[in-house]
Amino acid sequence: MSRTQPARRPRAEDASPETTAPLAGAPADLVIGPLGGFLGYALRRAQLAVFEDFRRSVGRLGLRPAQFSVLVVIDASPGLKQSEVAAALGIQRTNFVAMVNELERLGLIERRPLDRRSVALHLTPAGAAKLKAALQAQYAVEERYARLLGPGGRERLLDLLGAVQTAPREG
Amino acid sequence: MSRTQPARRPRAEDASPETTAPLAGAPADLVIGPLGGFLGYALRRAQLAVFEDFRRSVGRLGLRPAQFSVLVVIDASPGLKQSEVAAALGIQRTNFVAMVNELERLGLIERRPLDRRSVALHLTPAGAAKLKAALQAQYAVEERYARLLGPGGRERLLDLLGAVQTAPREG
DNA sequence: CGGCATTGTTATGCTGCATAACAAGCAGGG
DNA sequence: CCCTGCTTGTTATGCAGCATAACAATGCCG
Repeated sequence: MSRTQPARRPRAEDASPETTAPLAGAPADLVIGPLGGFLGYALRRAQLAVFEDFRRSVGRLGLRPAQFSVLVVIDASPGLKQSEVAAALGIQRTNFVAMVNELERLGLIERRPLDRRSVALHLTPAGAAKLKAALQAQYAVEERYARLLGPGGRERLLDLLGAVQTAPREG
Repeated sequence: MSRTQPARRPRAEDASPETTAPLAGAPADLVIGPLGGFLGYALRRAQLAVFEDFRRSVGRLGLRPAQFSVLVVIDASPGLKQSEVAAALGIQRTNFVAMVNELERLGLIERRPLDRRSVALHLTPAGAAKLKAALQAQYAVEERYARLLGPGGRERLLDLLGAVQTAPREG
C-alpha cells in the first residue's frame, strides 16, 4: 500500500530537497524521475484511470462523464435554470447549450420555459431511469475503490481532493 | 478540514446506501447532489485546480504541463528514444512528434540520431536551465500544498492517487 | 420608460487525445 | 544474402473539451 522511497536521482542541479516519491506508473516502470511526486501529474494520471473505469461501466449506458454529471445535478436540484446547472458544474454557459440539446434529443431531460428567456431543466422519466442505472453502476465502482483503498481510504481521498480543490489559488 | 455529512437527498429512487459526501465546490455552493462523493468528479475538479496553479507558477516560464513533464523525463533519463519518452508519459507516439518539434524549436531539447531511424532525446543547456527554474517553482507549489494538507496529507494523497492509478481496471 | 444585467444562443479557434495510413529502417529466419 | 515482419518517426484527420467574442431577446430596477 505504501510506496517506497528509492535512492534519489538528482540531475538538473536539484531545485529542492525532500518532496517526491515515484508513482510506479502504468506506463511500464520507465523512469519518470520526480514526476510521480508532483500532485498535478499524479492527479492527472489518477483521473484518467478513473474516467477509464467510468467509460467501461457507466459508459455502457451511453453516458459520458459530463452528461452523467448533468443528470445528477438536475436530479438533485430539479428546476434549476440552464445557466445555473452549468455554473454548478463549472461548465461555460455557452458550451452547455449543445450538451442540453443532446440530452434533450436523447429524451433524458426536458426544457421547461420559466419566462420568455430562461428555461428550467428537468429529468424525463427515461432520464430518471437511465440515471438510476448509471448511479447503480457508479456506486459499484466507488465501492470497488473503497475496498482497494483500505479502511477510510476513499473518504480520506475525497477529503484531500476537496481541500486541494477549494485551496486558495495564488495570484 | 473535514467535510460534514448533510441530511441525504434521495431522489432518483436511490441506487445505493452510504457513500457520498459533498465537495462544497468552487462553483458557488450550488447543489450538485452526490456528485462530490464520486472519485471521478472530485479528481477532475482537483486536477483542474492544480493545473491552474501550475499555469500561474511554472506557466510563467512558458511551459505547459505536458512540456514540463517531458523535460523532467528527459532530464531523469537522458538518451531515451523519442518513443520511449512518449510511452513513459502515456502520450501517443503520434501526438508526441509535434511536442518534440516545439521543444526543439524552443531550443530546450535536442534530437540525437541513434541510427537512421530512431533518435535519442537530450536536454540542451537552455533546457536544463529552464527545467531547473521550473522545478524550483513547482517545488514551491508542492510545499504550499504540503502545508495546506496538514502533516502527511500530501504524501497520503500521492499514495492514494498512486493506488487508484495502478488499480486493476475491470474489463 | 430607459438603461443595464441576464439568458440562451451561434460562431470560432485552440488544445488534448485517438486512429489510420505510410515510408523508411532495422533485425532475424530461412 | 534476402525477404518478411516489427519498429520508429511522421503526416493527416477527426472528435471532444474548453475558452472567448458577439448577439438578440428579455427581464429588472431605478
